[in-house]
Amino acid sequence: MISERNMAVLRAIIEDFIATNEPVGSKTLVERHNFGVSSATIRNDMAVLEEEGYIAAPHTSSGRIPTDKGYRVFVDQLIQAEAVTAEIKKNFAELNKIFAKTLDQLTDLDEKLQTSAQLLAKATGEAAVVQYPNMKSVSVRSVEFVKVSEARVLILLITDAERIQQHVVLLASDVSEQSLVSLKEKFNQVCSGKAIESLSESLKVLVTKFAPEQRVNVQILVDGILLLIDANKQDKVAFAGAANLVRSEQQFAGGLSSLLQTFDEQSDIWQFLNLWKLEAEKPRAIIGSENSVFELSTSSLLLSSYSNQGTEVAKVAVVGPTRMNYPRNFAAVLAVSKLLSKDQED
Amino acid sequence: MISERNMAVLRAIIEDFIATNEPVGSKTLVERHNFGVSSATIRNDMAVLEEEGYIAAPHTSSGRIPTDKGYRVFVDQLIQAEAVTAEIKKNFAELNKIFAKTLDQLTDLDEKLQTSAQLLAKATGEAAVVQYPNMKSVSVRSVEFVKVSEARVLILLITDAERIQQHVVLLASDVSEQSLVSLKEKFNQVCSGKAIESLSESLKVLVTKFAPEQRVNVQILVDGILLLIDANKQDKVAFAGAANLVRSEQQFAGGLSSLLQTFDEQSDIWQFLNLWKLEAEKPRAIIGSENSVFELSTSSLLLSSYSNQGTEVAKVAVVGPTRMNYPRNFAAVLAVSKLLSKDQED
DNA sequence: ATTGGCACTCTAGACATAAGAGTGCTAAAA
DNA sequence: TTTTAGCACTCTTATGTCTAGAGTGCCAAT
Repeated sequence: MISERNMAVLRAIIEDFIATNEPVGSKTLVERHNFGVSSATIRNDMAVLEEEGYIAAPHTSSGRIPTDKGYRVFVDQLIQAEAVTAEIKKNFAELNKIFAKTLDQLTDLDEKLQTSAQLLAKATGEAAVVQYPNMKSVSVRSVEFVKVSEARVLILLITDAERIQQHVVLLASDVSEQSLVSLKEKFNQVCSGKAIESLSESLKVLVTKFAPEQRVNVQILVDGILLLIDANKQDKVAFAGAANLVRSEQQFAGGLSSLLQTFDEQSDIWQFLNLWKLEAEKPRAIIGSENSVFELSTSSLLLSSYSNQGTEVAKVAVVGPTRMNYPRNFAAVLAVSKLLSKDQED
Repeated sequence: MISERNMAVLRAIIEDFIATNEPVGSKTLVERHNFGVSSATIRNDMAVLEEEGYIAAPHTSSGRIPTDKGYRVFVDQLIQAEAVTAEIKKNFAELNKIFAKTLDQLTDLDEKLQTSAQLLAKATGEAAVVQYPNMKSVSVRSVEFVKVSEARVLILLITDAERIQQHVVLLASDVSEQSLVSLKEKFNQVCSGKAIESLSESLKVLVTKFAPEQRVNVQILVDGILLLIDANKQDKVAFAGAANLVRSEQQFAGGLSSLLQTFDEQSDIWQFLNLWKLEAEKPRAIIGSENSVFELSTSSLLLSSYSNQGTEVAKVAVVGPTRMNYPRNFAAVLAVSKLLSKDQED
């Protein structure tokens, strides 16, 4: 029922609407694109598209705007066209180069993810979210104790993920360097190789094996390690580009403030992102009402995942109005997620 | 020239305007507060206040709104009244309790500052900024090397500030635990006690003292340390409460987006905050055009500083519309800055 | 299947009008 | 000298009316 030209018209409508943010009518459409047919014909095509639910009119006798369903086929089919894919690839290559240069210099995970989000926000002109890697299934490589000053000991938790966590505790009494080393060895007999989730049980048992006069300090160390483990379990995201959301605010009738709050307080974002399943290397778009959880009605979400040795660890996302530049943003989100992936040694 | 009642009227105008966000006229004023005089009298008072520049009329024959100068005397004099100070103290005590509970659990500096900003934003209903402590004048206590895996070494930079920084480097060749310890000792002979700024020179010299076959690895370690030092020099701030700014957006005609961008990219904020000098324990308000740097015209800034052993290290700020709740916000900014101060051991 | 033509619909802007809130001033009262 | 009532005047805001313009839908002709 849907002809070749119908689709071309749909595409033109979406492109014009993204460019102008105004309902597009049959006459302006034939003026801007040369379909080689008259406006009356286009009107017939538009009637078909409306029938099928790809476009809608805000009111009788006005131009049409794309529906979520319209954007959907735009993203799924129309963007696949050769020329656009080529453009994505070109964009991707460029962004990849710029991003890699900045990210390679960063040593800290927090900084790395925050910067990634900032780069993504800047490249897309939208808001960006980068999920922290999932640490729940990570296992401990070793625990280290470093004496910082009298009675103050720095605990390091080294896992087979990228992150090395630290926490300083104040012991009840000063401890010599040597006994700290022997403590460390005893701890590592218990911790090394264990999954982070099973650790808290083992540590509780460990305390009982020490002589009573040592237990106070051992307990302090155990508590410190447990604190670090808990921090691992916390779900976090990095967010950037709030300014861009504000700039296109008219789109988001009112809901903007509560969206920003959600990001600010980190609440629910993690679960929300995990709702959506992705294939590797395949970004996915969530358009408008397809997302029923989100506060924002006329918004789209572009998701991609990054991985570590081939297993997905977390997601990268772009948030913006449904009328965003999909080709460009797909390229950007893909570039960032690839750079965050650790599939080969670096 | 300015009578007692003049001031009472000014105060009433400001309070009403903060509450309603609408120009307040003589008639509504006498209705809401009982001055015991008629609206005509109030009109005379208002004429005086306008003469002196404390209030202004958006257009002929409309109510009056406070000017920046008006807010200034409100903050400087009118808030000093006993009753209000008591309210500040009460608020302060409450907030202090809630904040302390949350902040004490946090081990990581980043998390601590970010959470502080979030708490402050929530308590005030405005946006909040927390400056990172100034690390420039800090000196090194010691450097530690921890073997993470084959040829991978974790460098720890322990300073006499709170922060312990880490960076992992990949050595050119594997190194035994023992030789790592001896390396560490040699590094510490050079680094220990040195100011962070003078370190890069000393480290360069250090490299030349090693046997040529060791130099490759030593250089890698030195580079790692230099990276950490550079990270220290970077000026950062934690920011929270963007949603609150958006909520009161009408106030900030348009400039909001560029303000958010400034915070997002961290640019210039540091220098901006350092423009203002503060006395310890004395929060200060920067009202409207008193701040010529800021993008936001009708905004106020509440500043307080936090300290470490009595020397000021950085600032805490609240950003909001000039018509904010000053008493409440002063209490909150003071509570957070006191909690961040490390004047006694904890 | 496409097109020109035409009646019809809806929005956005221009303009006029009226109500309401508020001021400033003056002359009288306290 | 300070306060007050009264009144004319000003400006905003809401409302209603009107028109031009853009766009649609449909029909008959190609």
